[in-house]
Amino acid sequence: MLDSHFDHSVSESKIYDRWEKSGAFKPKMDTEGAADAYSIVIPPPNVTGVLHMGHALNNTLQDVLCRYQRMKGKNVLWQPGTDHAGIATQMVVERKLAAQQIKRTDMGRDAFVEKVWEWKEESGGQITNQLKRLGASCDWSRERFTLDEGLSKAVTKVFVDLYNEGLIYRDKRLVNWDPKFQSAISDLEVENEEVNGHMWHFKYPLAGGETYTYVEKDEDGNITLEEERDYISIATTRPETMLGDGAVAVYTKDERYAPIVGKLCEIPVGPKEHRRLIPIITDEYPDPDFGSGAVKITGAHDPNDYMVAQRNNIPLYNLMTPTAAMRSDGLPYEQAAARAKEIAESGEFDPKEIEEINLVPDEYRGLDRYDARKAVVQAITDEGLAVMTTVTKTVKDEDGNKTEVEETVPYVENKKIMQPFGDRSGVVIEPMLTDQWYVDAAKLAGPAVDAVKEGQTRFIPENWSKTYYNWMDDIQPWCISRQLWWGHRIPAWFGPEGEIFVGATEAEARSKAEEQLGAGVELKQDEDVLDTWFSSALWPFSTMGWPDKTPELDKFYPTATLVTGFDIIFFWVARMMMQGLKFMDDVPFKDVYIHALVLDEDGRKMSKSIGNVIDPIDIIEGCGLDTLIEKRHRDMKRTGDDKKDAKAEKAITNTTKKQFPEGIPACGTDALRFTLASQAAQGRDIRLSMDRIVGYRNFGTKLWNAARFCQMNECLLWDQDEFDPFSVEHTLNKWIVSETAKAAAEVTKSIDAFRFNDAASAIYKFTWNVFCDWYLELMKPLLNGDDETVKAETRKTAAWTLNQIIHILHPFMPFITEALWEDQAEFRLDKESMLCAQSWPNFGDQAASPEAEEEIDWVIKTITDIRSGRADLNVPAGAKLPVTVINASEQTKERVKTYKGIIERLARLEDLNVSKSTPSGTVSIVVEEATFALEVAGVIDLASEQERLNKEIGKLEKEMEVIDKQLNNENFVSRAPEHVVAEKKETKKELTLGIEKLREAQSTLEAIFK
RNA sequence: GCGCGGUUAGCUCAGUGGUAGAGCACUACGUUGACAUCGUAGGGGUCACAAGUUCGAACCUUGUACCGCGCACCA
Repeated sequence: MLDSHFDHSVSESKIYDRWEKSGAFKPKMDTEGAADAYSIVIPPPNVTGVLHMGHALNNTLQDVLCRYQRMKGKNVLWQPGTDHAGIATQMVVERKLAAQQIKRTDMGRDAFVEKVWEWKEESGGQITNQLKRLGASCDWSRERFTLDEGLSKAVTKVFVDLYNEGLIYRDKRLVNWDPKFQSAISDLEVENEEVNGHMWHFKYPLAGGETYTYVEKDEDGNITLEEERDYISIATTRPETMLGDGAVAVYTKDERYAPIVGKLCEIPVGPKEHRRLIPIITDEYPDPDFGSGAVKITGAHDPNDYMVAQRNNIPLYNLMTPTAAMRSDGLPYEQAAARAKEIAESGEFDPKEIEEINLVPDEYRGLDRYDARKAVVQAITDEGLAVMTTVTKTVKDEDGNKTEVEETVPYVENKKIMQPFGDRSGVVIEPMLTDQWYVDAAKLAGPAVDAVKEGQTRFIPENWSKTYYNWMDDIQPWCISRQLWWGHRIPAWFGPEGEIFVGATEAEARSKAEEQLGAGVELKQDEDVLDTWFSSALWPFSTMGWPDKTPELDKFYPTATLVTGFDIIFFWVARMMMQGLKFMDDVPFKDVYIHALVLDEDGRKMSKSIGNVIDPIDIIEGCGLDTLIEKRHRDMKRTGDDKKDAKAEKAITNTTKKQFPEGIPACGTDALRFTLASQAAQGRDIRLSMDRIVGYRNFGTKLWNAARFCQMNECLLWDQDEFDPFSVEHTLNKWIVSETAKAAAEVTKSIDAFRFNDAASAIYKFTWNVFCDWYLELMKPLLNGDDETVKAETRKTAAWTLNQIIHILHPFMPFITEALWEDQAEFRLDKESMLCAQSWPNFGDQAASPEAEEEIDWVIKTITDIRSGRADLNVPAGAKLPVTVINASEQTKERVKTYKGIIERLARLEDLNVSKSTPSGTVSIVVEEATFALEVAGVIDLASEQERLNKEIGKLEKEMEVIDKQLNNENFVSRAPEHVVAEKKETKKELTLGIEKLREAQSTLEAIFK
């Protein structure tokens, strides 16, 4: 006998173990010509990762697909694993070492990498265990890690091959430099954020004290300002970069500055006697309507300036160190500035030499970039070269009297500016000129775009392909080198003069080098490692053993479906497409299902700093309010400022209390999964609602109790039984078989179309609103009756239906359904069999029974209408009313006879009989052509019965009005499709009949009370 | 600025041209031997707004407003 509830806390892990032990999640590799393959590679979570709601959704959907396909008989591979997450992992381990006062640089590369591996073995991959708790049916025996030997071999081969083809190259360009990690990062790892900034305005004096007439005109050409100037006005948000200016640029056709183009001006910083002179040039880039229309060009520290500098052969002076402090190497400022002056005057220079020149004045050397900014602003202002403005200030004297004074202050605009941040480090990214490795992504993108255009790979929902195209069409070279220690070391070696030799091994590189440079040449391997995404891009085939030819690749590549979030389209999907097509000559997946973001109930992103993160495990296990608050405080990002942190903690406490006044109730994995699936409507984000999760937990309990009821009533199906659901006799049983087939078809159709929400809702409705609410209720009178044949058939049918339900529900709620399957083990020949390995229900048309559906629909409608009438009349729920059916057709008479017991029981009636005349003292419930006359005990409340009848009539009349309007419309009748018009006419007939019956009832009622 | 999405019941959301739906919440009644994590019945919506297409629009078109989210931006 089943308990009254499913205890997920006890059962889930046991069930998971059985699944895994049975090998049910392993694809079959041996049998020749085995079933069709279906494969999914997991989007590898970071090895540092901890399960969050996004993972929960992502993996629930993958698991639904995999379990479903497995049940459909496909040979399923769900390939799991993690990636090595270069920056994140290195950060975690560095932080750990820092706690012991150890620095990475002190211990050296090899020792550090060893430490990271140690950490990985101990604490890495926590997330894989959490995925198991989610029920993920991955083949864990095939788990891979991007730094595994085989996958590393793939990475090396891809690098070498692309290099040899010229698709990977080394280049000095402006990169996004993360000063915290002291590494380059790719464009995608930079988040641009709007912050409060300032814009300063400075005067760059013309060389030799020259002057010119500065003229401003309005739209009509009238002069609005005319003055003699000995300077050009420049605006900047980053004054510290002035030190590296190579030019001032104005718009090509800007008349205001035409007189001084080609002349030199002075950068107003640094020792006066060594002021640097830079040329005033023209370029298309400056916007004459913005600011003064003149832009300083710092090619080595700004992407736009970089392009201007490239076009105009302006030197790129680097000012900063890898930590974004001002450089302190090289010659003293005096000499550096002197050389820069020569360059400015001659316009001739050697880029190599430029690298060496440090133009940071001695007093700023070694300063952090922000300290340098302050110092520069101060110095310029002190010298009177800041553009000034007048402000009115209110000052108080000693007695508190206020007076207004005018003051001249530097003109500094408060301004929202876009600033780049490292997505991992959170620090401001510094554009820096460095040597890095690049993939020529544009060349690889072509085939990847075509594959989507031609439909070899399909995005679901389709509109994401637009996002994919947008990015691909404007793709930039992909910077793949990282100045880290944790990752795939770049297989490139440098000769004494920086010659580059790329090879799969050092020996290979060496032989190339020696061919060119002679035996015994000294080689040094590149210190850098590759971007983690470089290895992830190979995931769909590297996990299957590529570059070797393996049976896995044969069977499972290309994979069937990739399930992922839209935020990863660029990072991963696009790059897998490029590499897959390049190296496997085929797309990596046929379908890309892009799912939504999981937000909190108020539609906000879950964020540790807001403190609204919900841990999937907490939903599964439950979590008390205090623990939850504690956890959220712990995860909060701390500023180090105690006051601020305390305030943030309090905010989090309040949010949490509001969200979960009583903590999170334990709901189990199935409820969480079902919620996520049922909310996974295409093209819409998921606001996670606790109420819904609880609702789906209740759904599990409902199913559990239905099973319990079946068990109590000996609704059992033995393997040996030769039960054929399609030849049942009783209409009720025919009906439920027909409904079951419909539900199964609906769920199948929906999963195939990636409409997870529709699939979930179909099985939910069938289980609860059809099977539990009606079939089980309608069958009770049959089980209490004395027709043994009917009883036996009904028991088998109930057991069969329940069995179908757990099959269909299994992909969504794997644990509770498996538990119910297990409970039936004694009736099976194979006691060890598991639901996850059973076949997916597919009945075709043989189960359909329209007659049974019509008949049972009538029964349901009859019961519902009578119940409704009783409630309107406030008939006590327990009271059993005698009832007479009048005006019944032959068919209705027959049905009344057949379902007498059922209707009596469910509508709380007695003595259901058919008559020609209305007995006195009754109220009338109209069901189609017939009227059910209920004998209400005692005196009928005339008023309430009149009210009820009026309400009923009103309802029908309102509908009638709408239909009449349509049917009286010539256009409708002549233009609408025939079947629609016919339907309306039919409805009108029914409505007319209904109203007629109700009016009859009214007059009968009045007659009684006369 | 460009692109994508959203706006439907108190809340969370379904709904691809033919009488507006679900769950939760709410109201009333109810322990009838599967289930109170339940049952029965009920109340509640000008489908953001405007115009258009259509016999007919929540749905198609155009525009407006507001809210998200990407991408690119101006020194």
